[in-house]
Amino acid sequence: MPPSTAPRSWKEKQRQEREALILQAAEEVFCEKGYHEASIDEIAARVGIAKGTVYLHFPSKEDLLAALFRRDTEQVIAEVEAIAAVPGRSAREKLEEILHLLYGELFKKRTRLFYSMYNSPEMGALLAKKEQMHAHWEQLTSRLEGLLAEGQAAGEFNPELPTSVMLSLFLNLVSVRGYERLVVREGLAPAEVARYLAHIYFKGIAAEH
Amino acid sequence: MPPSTAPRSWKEKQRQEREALILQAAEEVFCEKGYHEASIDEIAARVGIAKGTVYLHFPSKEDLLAALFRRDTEQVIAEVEAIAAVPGRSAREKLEEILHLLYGELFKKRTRLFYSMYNSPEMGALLAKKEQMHAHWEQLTSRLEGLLAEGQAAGEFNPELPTSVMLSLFLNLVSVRGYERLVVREGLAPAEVARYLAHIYFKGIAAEH
Amino acid sequence: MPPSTAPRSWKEKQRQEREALILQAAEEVFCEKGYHEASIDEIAARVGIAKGTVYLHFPSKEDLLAALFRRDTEQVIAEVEAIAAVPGRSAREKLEEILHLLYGELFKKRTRLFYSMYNSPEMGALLAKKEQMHAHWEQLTSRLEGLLAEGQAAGEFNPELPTSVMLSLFLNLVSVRGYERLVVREGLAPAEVARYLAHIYFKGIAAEH
Amino acid sequence: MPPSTAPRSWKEKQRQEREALILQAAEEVFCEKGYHEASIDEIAARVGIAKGTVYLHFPSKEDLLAALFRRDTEQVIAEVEAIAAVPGRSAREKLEEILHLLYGELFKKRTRLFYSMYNSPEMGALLAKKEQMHAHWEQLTSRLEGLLAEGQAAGEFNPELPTSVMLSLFLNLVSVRGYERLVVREGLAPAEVARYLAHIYFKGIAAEH
DNA sequence: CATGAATGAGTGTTCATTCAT
DNA sequence: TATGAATGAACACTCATTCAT
Repeated sequence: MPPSTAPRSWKEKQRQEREALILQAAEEVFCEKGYHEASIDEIAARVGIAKGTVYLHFPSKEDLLAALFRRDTEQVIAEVEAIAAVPGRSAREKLEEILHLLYGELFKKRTRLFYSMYNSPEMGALLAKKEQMHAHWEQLTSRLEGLLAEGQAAGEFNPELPTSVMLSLFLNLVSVRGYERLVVREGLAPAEVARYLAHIYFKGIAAEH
Repeated sequence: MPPSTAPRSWKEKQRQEREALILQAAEEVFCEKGYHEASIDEIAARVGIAKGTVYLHFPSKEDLLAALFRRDTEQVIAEVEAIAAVPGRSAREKLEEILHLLYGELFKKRTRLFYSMYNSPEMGALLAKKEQMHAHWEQLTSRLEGLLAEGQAAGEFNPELPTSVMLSLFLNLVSVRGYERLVVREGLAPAEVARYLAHIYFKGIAAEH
Repeated sequence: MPPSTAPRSWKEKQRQEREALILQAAEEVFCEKGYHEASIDEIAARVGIAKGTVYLHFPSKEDLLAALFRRDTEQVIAEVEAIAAVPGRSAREKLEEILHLLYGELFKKRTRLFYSMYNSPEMGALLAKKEQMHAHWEQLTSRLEGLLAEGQAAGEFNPELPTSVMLSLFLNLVSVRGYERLVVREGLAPAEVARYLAHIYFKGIAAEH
Repeated sequence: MPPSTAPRSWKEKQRQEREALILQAAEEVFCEKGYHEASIDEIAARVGIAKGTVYLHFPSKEDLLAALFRRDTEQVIAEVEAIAAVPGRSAREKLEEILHLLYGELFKKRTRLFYSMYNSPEMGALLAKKEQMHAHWEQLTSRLEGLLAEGQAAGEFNPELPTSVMLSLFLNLVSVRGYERLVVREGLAPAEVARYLAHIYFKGIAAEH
């Protein structure tokens, strides 16, 4: 009997699965309509449960969004950690892979809402209120900042650039409008776009020879 | 006595001033709370007028936002055109100045809402509905794309990069979260940030020697 | 200088003409849209004057309606009186002519709104509030009741029928829906309809032989 | 245990009762104040429920009115059909009973609003929009017209009178103002009034001997 | 007098949240 | 635990009425 990770029972498992389904539906609806236009009713309907049931899992609409944010951030963090943990690769190689990750399949499923939410003024209040969200985001960004600093220390990246500026720009390489313009409208492959962006970015921050 | 450009006199002047005040207040509130959380009541209260008066100038909340978008885009377009029209400067120099413009004083006053709105999923519907908004935005982006193509043709920028990718990244150099992180939180000067970003960006897209 | 009936001057004449124009427009709009859907703005626009000007003539929307009611009732009363005053005709002949009057050209111009208003529950409050309106209406109905009583006394009409019942039915011979059904939809001539209605009504109330 | 006619149990029953209560209150308020002056708030208050609850049953104020209209028309139709279906009675006898029905107890409960609405110009738009309402009304009138034609064919009624004229007048025998004048103000018994009206009407349309 | 900009109370409607079943 | 009916606060929008010009 594995003590902590395993659910207390079958009930608990059911519960988590349902929670995942709700988050899934919520992501879809938030993505399609935005936070305010999305209604709990529609989310519940997509899962096939009653509205009240959503409230058994998430105490409010805000918390539902926060949970979504948390889930997505944690997944991204996990993947980033995995990439960062691989030994024998340069910071640039790691960051490049992370960029491909963010811009690739993941973008469709996780990062899109996430990014568009993060830029919306409507989320300002939320981010301020939910300390948790901010903390998660900081965990991710500080990990990335660590990689950038690592690259600078290793002589890969220009040491005169403030790491925070490099970080900020790295985060902005991925954007919803950019994705729409380049991938959806112009038909470029995500991987291709990511390659171009990486090319520009890493050339831009490369150490002066 | 200017016959046609001048408003029909005092009444018209009053009207335009009032309209500007409403747009000003709307910008503030939309910026602080986002479109949905902003209420016409609050906007009116900040101007010190009655709710109904807002509707004498803008037929709906949506139209108010569109007018704001229009006003801001037009101002940015005007400034961009002015910069682009100066002869004897390279595309890079022009774009660099535009970046400083976008990141400088203007950012606080005009571009902030604008950028954050543009990234919000909630605006999707609006942008689709208000053809006008889309058209204005396209006018701006195509002007920038022109400058980038010009730089490529002149051998300044890497001709192998798709112009649209360069454009997309140029637009993403400026971001609300970036501004908050670097300027508000870390205390960097906007001009300094703009200089770093320009350095990275233009080095990144520079023609291979 | 004629003392009372004549307007004090040219100004007064202008005033009355304008008032008539407003009533005219109000009648049209009330007729088309009903009291609540009609807006002072539209009425003013049809006259070609400003909204505020309407209030120089009528202190409120309610009063405007009351004035309209008064104007129409007075005109109908005048015509009814004229018909009733002609000597040498039976009560039936007089009432028949009144019916033709109400159902004919007049219906289009004056009585329509009037009738539909009178049946609307929305007018209940108004009628209660504006004593004047009630008084005018009573003047008209009592005149008609007088003719009916006269006919009964003369042996033309069945004396066993309560005069008020005869009156009530006489008033209901004319109706907006009836007009619409018979004249507008089925294409019968108003005079023809009036003739049929008169035939039925007067045969129905005729004295038993 | 009736399988299909019975509601899905207690819940459904509750629902229908609540719906009936809302319709009841709506009828009262619409009757007293007319459509526009009636507010959903007041209707809800009279039922003792929250405003939002009304919207769980009727999607809009307009639909609430339409449902009311439908309920009333259907009830009248049902009663009319029942009367018309009885064999061995003349058309006149049937129509006379229908008249008593419309003028009697039913008038207070169902037909009053109905009649006054139908004559109001404000309802024009509604009737045009809600096809359903028009259809119901037509069903009722065509049933009555059928009885009138039947009477003509049987030699009871004057065959030279257009059936539509007879129908129109039959409908106008009942009226809100007439009821108020004769029953409320003059204290006549509804049945008595109906008897008088029937006397006049059927004598008026009787076949010439 | 005429104007029409300004007002602000009033209303239909939505929807996150609660709670009795 | 799941349900979904009920709630009620919130908000966009309208329009009769007023009043400074």
